[in-house]
Amino acid sequence: MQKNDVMTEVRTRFAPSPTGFMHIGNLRTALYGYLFAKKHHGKFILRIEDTDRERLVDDAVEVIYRTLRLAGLQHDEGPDVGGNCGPYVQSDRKDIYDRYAEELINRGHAYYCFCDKERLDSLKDADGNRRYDKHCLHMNKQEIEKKIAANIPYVIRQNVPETGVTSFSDLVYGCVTVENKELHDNVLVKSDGFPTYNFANVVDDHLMAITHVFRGMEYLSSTPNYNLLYEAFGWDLPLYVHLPHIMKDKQHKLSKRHGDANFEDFLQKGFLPHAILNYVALLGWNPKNEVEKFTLAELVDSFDISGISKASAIFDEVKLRWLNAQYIKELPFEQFHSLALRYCNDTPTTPVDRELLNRLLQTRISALSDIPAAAAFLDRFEQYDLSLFDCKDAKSTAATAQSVLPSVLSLLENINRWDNDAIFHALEQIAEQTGVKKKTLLWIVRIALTGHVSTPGGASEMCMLLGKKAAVERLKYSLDRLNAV
RNA sequence: GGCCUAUUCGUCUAACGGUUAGGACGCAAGAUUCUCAUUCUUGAAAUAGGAGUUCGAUUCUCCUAUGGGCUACCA
Repeated sequence: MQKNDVMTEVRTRFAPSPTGFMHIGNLRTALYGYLFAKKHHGKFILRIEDTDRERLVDDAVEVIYRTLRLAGLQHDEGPDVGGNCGPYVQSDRKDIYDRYAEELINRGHAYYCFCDKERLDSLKDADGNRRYDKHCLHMNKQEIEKKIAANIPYVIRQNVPETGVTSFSDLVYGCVTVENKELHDNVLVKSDGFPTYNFANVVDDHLMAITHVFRGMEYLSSTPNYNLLYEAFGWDLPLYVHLPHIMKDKQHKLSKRHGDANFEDFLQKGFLPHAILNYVALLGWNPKNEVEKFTLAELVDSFDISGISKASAIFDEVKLRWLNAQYIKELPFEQFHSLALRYCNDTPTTPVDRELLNRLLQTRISALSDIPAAAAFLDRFEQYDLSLFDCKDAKSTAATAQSVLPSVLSLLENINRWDNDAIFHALEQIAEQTGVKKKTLLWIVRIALTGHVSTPGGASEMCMLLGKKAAVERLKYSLDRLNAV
């Protein structure tokens, strides 16, 4: 019996393990849970799943809080904000799991298992796989007590029925049916006394009244095990929303190790938090229209489980860059300016009008990390390749550059107002006088000024950025080089 | 190996039995522009393969292939 979502308040949860960075896939899981809860005026809960004591990483919980905060996904209940279903950290709930494990044992749905590693290994088949043989299931009470008293390590295992089938309906994948004989007697409580995910998620989701379980599809095939547990307790099943994976390429999931799969790395690369969130929202979900840019509120409004796709999606940083560029362009200049300054205050090292530079940059970069390269010409100019003057599109050659640059030089040296319009018009005049096309002349001046094909602005703007002295020096240098050939 | 699951342009996806298979990123070509960039227009580009069901299959069923997941005292 699955819960009826119209009867109860929607409650979703994000339940990460504090094992390090916040993976982009985790972020999406959190996002979908958040969107769904908010869309239905329900609650979004944060629960920390720290039952694997060996994988704990210092500060990982802080990373989770920080990520959620930056992404704007505020949880309504959680370790830091409280709530009626606490504690929200699994390691603080040990006595709760103990109690429910005992109940399960009393009902015959779980049992003590004292098998050691050697015996477990001996159960492996040729392929190295193993299915526990319920060896300890029928141990009598005295024997169990004796072993416990003798301090023999034990685990508590789920007692899965050997016949029948378990099926459930997933809101994304539809009906899933598994034969019980395929299921394993999973460990519910480890020998260190902590529960496994297999047990804790069931107990907690029930106790925290979670109505919709959003999680990665890696849990799809173990969900029957969990359902058997709900059934054993006599609890209603939550509704399941298993999510397809986000991949690095066709073969590999986005890997934690690669260094490009976590939220903070993307921030480091100069992506805006909301751009990342917006992009990730669209990976595996479509809003049923052709809108691609959403505020968080708009996402809440548009979100619907029916738009979630079943197939995994490959993360495409190129498209993320495009979206990020859209968001960067929309930023009020002051905000972009301070972001850009904060992002790289040491590049360029050449003194330059940072405000002007950033104004030019804002419409031309797609991530903050593009700034150093885009501004590199300010610091490094010498020895650029003279073939840059040859451009078919601009109808420019090194020879035309050589012939036209002297007049540009003398004009700029003697110009009385050093401002963009004045410079631009002066350059236009030269084009007229020399009979060189405007586009050609501007190309030549820009190259002679920067030594780069791609610059954060046109010829006159580069003059403004460099200032009269540097501009004239650079033109002289370029002309000398052309003459030397 | 067993079980679960997926498969539309290079990528993200739309079309939930009838469309010239649509959009977006990227790519290419052209146009506009105050030069770079932007912007605009156009173009190339896909239903994994094979059987069925049907008047008609991207869509439903089965098989095959391929990908992913699970098969842990990790989650």
